[in-house]
Amino acid sequence: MTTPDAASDRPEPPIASRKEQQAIVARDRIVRAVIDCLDEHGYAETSINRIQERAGISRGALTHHFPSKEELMVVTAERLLQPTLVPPRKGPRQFDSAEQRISAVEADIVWMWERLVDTREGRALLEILVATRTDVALKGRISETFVRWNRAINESLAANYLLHGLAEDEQRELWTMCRVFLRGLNTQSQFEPDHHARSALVRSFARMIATRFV
Amino acid sequence: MTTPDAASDRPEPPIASRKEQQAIVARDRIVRAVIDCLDEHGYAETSINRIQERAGISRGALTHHFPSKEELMVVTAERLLQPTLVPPRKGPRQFDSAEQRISAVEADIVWMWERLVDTREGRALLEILVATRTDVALKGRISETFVRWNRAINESLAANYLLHGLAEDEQRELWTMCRVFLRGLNTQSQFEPDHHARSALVRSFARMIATRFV
DNA sequence: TACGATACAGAACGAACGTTCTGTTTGTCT
DNA sequence: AGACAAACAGAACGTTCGTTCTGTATCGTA
Repeated sequence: MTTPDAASDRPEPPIASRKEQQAIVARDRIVRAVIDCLDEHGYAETSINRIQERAGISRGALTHHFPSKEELMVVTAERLLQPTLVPPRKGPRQFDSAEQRISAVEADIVWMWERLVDTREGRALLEILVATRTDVALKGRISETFVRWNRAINESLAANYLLHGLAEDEQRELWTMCRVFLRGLNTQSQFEPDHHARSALVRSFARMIATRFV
Repeated sequence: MTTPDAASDRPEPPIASRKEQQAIVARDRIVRAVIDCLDEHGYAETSINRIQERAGISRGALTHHFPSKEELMVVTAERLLQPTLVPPRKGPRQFDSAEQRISAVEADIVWMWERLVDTREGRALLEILVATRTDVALKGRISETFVRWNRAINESLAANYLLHGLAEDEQRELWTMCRVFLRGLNTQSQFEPDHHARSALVRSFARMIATRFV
């Protein structure tokens, strides 16, 4: 908060000292525990006690690294948004045929579902997302992060495809639809417990929307 | 729970006595308060105290009508699923042209968003939905209700359109996609705070998917 | 080597949670 | 009229919550 951090002239390579490494490891264990707890028990039941037990550390260590629960959730949310989540490029992104492009988009959407949304991290993020809607303190801390992430992800997705003939804002809109759909699907398990049925729905949706990428 | 209710021969019109009416009104006020609290404060912060204050009744009255919080959530969830949520038929559902049918579906999707999902009730349902994922006790009580509702809603939506040339299971799939998308959009407000932008996204999505209804 | 900061440990805090309990009032039914 | 059950009121329960605190060990540095 008060760290200047503005490009100071001293080079200062980020070599972590033993103590710093220790802290990093501890913080990592804690955030990992938060994600697991959010996934398994939900936001309401993710208490300090549970996190502490899950991380296998003492109450004092936890409060030392994260003085408040809000801080804990903010850091966890930032961690969850970190791998900015663009499917890995496996082949050329300059496509020869429309069919190639369509099936590439299709595969990427399935990849997003399996690797990003239908995961511990995806479900944990949903918990935080829903909680943030009504928690004004949390909202004040991380809403800007969410908004910035949303902008960045659309840019990088569009840049990943090099589509001509489709306006950029239309591309952004389509990718946004994908994310909204996949996030919604994470709550569909109550209505459709069959995991395969939901996977099938992802594929159908992917096939449908992929054809819109001109 | 123990009311037989099976078509008994005695006519017995459901005339509620004064006391029964009193109870109905009270329960209604309470459930209403739960929905409001869920919308405004989220599941984690919807406490007995808050509900009681919001409903303007005593602690005793609340526990009398709903002996546990779980009971309260179950009844509220059932209430939220009650208006089985098919857009009102304004005109003929036998369409002359494809354009007519497309724009009818389009309008219905927008109607669902505005009247069912982007509402107090829609947001309250999302809160319960997310909480149910991890609350095993709650899940045991209402998951079956969710599954049954999901089946019923698809049937009634399909019946509302009388589409030939499109397999019924394909129709169900399309409508399911709509619901999943709209539910996901309820969590999009963190990423896209602009309400108009989200409305525009609904319209775009509706336009896209409506064309799939052959 | 000594000093200070950081990492950790755990007790103690008041507040809030959901539930249970004992009363009091008020309709309903014979 | 009288008995009974339902509607309501509110105190009290033990538990758990997140935070604050005092104390100890360890590491970096002057």
